[in-house]
Formats: sequence, structure tokens, C-alpha cells
Amino acid sequence: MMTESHVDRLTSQLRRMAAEFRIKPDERIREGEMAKRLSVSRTPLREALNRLVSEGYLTFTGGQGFFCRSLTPERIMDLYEARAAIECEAMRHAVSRASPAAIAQLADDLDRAEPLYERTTDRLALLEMDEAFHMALVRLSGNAELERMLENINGRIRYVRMMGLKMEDGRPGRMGAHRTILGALIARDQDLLLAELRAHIEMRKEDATQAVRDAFSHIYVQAG
Amino acid sequence: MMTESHVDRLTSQLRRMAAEFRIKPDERIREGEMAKRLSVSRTPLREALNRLVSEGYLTFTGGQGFFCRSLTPERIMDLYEARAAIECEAMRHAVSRASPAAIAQLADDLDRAEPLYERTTDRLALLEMDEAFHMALVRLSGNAELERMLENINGRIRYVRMMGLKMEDGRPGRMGAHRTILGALIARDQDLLLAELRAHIEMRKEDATQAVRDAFSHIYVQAG
DNA sequence: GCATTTCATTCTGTATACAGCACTAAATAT
DNA sequence: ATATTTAGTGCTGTATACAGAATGAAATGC
Repeated sequence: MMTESHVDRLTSQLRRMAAEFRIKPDERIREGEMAKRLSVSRTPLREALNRLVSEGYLTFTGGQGFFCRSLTPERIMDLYEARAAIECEAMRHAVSRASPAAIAQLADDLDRAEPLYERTTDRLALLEMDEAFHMALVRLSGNAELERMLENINGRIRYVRMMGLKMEDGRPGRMGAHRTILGALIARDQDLLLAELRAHIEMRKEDATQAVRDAFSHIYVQAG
Repeated sequence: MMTESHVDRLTSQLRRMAAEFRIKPDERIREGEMAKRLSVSRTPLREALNRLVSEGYLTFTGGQGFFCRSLTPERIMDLYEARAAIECEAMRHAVSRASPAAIAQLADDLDRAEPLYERTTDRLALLEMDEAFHMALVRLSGNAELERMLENINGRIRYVRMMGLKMEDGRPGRMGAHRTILGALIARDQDLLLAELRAHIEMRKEDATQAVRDAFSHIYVQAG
């Protein structure tokens, strides 16, 4: 693959900080302070911050600098809808383009992941498996742009999804839904596939918006 | 609105240069030369270039710098599919959310644009009217993220669309399609709306991929 | 007491300098 | 003649310095 540069790593680091609310929403980012904190100079820091502006994590106002965008419940809804748009479009094409071999591979991965899925108590691990499945699904469409967009969306809602993860009851349903979706894809049944996928995504939307409200209170409790 | 900064303008300028193929596909961007050409220093130039990396116009490789991404026919197809995904999802929600007043406003705009639409021979003006209609459509969904994404996609396929614009026969069909789409929205007929919109977008996909092939030959004829 | 203005401080915005790496081309060896 | 090495050149990557703008606090006027 391509050489990962220093700015790439810095961007990832800041992206994570923003997504985890380690940078407070609506807060002005003071470059000098942040640069010292991350042990880099302001020049590469600003390059990374500029990338995050284009990725939707930050805003930039001339003369004032960079601000962390807040994740309101409305924006979470927007992102979930965008996610549904991307994934459904991908499936619309995957149903005719995905090779049986690629689908079989994904089914295999699902089988191998299942025991871990049932056993683990690590929410992040659970989420990563879920994300990996959906990314693999989109990859079956052969559309690199849809892949890019989903990656962006996932990054932005990752920690909200994690907070919304209900360990008790969510797991069997989720795993079952993944199997149903894959089944519809194998059967090349577009209507069923799209219906199942959309329902699967919509189901989590409400959990997530509730989660972001909880998250907000957490943040402001921490901050005082 | 928010203060537009110097880097914002620089980003727009470079974005346009990339979209118009004034920066050659796969070409390495030499920062010193480009900085001199645009009469800025390398620091703000690199900030703008970093934004364009995140917007999908450029790539960045550590130790080598920035490269213009080439627009292959495959990527054009990908972008058109992504466009269909965004616009259809937007309509799916607009059908229940858009206020009658907002829809009436759009219908009015369409009426007032029609004479100009029939008369003008300026391809760019034509394209801008088309883009404005589709952006307004998506805005009816109330989803800011879908809006953002469509803006990005439009920027990247703008000049390819312009090349693919057929002045002779495309105009009446296009205008008619816009009216049909709006009619379905007014009737709150989701199925019809989505079908019409998707057909309208798909219809231009082939034109555009052909156009990008033409564009490529143009570029390489110029470059020698 | 409240608003307003002024001043000091701090931060942003950009140029520039320099170190180190990557590419090119010439030269040498096989 | 071709492949490989090596020196040279130019570019990227980052730190730093400095100018100008914005913010906040203190002081003054009403």
C-alpha cells in the first residue's frame, strides 16, 4: 500500500480525538496548545486540521481558527440516513455484480466471527466486527466512492454507535440480521435485500440519537 | 454566513483547476512552482492541498507529495451511482418532510428558469441551472449531510457533465424530467418519484462516461 | 452600577529557512 | 551494451519567526 505519512497519522489521531469528544464540541482549538500537547509543530498540525475540515469533523472560520463540530441528534439522524443511502445503493449493485466467491468469502468470515461475537464483552470489538461486515458488504458493489463515503460516515458515528450498543439484547438480533441480509444477497433478491438492510440500519438510528443525548450529558458532567 | 478565508478561496481555485483538468491527472504537483504560479507561499498552499485530499480530488504520498487523481470512466460511474444514492435517499425523506410552500417555491423557480433554459447556448449556464435544481431538491430533505455529499460529487463531475451535455436533444427531455419529478413530489408519490429520479440520473451516466473518454483525448492532445 | 473604550496579551496567518529524502543522470563495472 | 552504483540537484517536511488581527481585562466615562 501507499506510504503512511506523518500528517496521515496526525489526522487519524485528531479524528479519533474529535469522534471521542476528547475535543469538546464547539470549542475553539488553540493551535499552540494542541501542537505542544501532540509534540508537533503548528505547520503539520494545521495541515491535519484542514483535512478534518473537509471530512466534516471541524469547521474553520477565518481569523478565529478551527472549531470542533458538535454532534447534535439531528446530525446523527442525517448521518444514519446517509449511511442507509450508501449501503442500499451499494447492495442495489452488489446483487448483480458480486461474485459468488466473494459472497462465499464473506459468509465464511461471518461464520468464523460468530463465536467471538457471542463471547466478547468488549463493545469496541463488537462494533468493529459490525463495521467490518458492513464495509465488506459495500465493497461487494465494486464502487470505491461509496466505500470512501461509508468510511467517513462510520468514523463520525463510531463512538455514538458504541455508546448506543446494548450488550444484552442487541447481539443475537444483529447477528441474525447480518445472516438474513447475506441470505438475500445470495438469493439475488434485491427487494428483500434492500428492505432488510434498511430496516437493520433504521433500527439502530433511535438508539444512536438517544445515545448522543447521554453522551452530551457525560461530556458536560466531565467538563463541569 | 461565515467569513471566507484566504485558504478557502485558494481551495476553491485549486478545486476548479483539478476539476477542469488544468492540473493533469496523475501529475505530481510541485509545490514551489504552484505557489509561485498562484502568488502564495507554500504554507497556505499545502493547507489547501490537504483539504483537497480529503475531498477526493488529490492523493498524497509521504515523501513524494500531492498528485492529481485521474478521472477514469470507472470513477465517473462510481460518482454517478453515489449521486443516485444521495438524491434518491433525499427524495425518500423529502416526500414526507418537504413543506408545500418549499415545493411551490421550487416549482416557481423552475417556471422562471424555463425561458432562459430554452434560449441560452451557454453550456455552463445550463449545467448550473440543472445543478441548482437538483441541489434544491436535496435541500427539501432537510438533511445537511446529504447536501454536503452531493456538493462534493457535483464539484467532481461538473466538467465531465458539461462535456457530456448535448445541446440539441437534451434540453426538452431534461426540463420535462424535472417537471415530472416535481410533479411526483407534489403528489407525494414516493415510488414514482424515486423511479423517475433514478431514471433521470442513469440516463446521463453513459453520456458522461463517453464524455470523459473524449476529455482524456483532449487533454493528451493538448499535452502532446 | 453599567456600558464603552482602550490597552495588553494571545492567537492566528504566512513567509522563510533548513534538514533530509527522493529522483535524475552520469559514470563505472560487469 | 546493460545494469548498478553514486553523486548532484531539487523537492518535500517541519520548525520558527514575525506581522496583524482578535479576544479579554482593566480602566474610564456616563
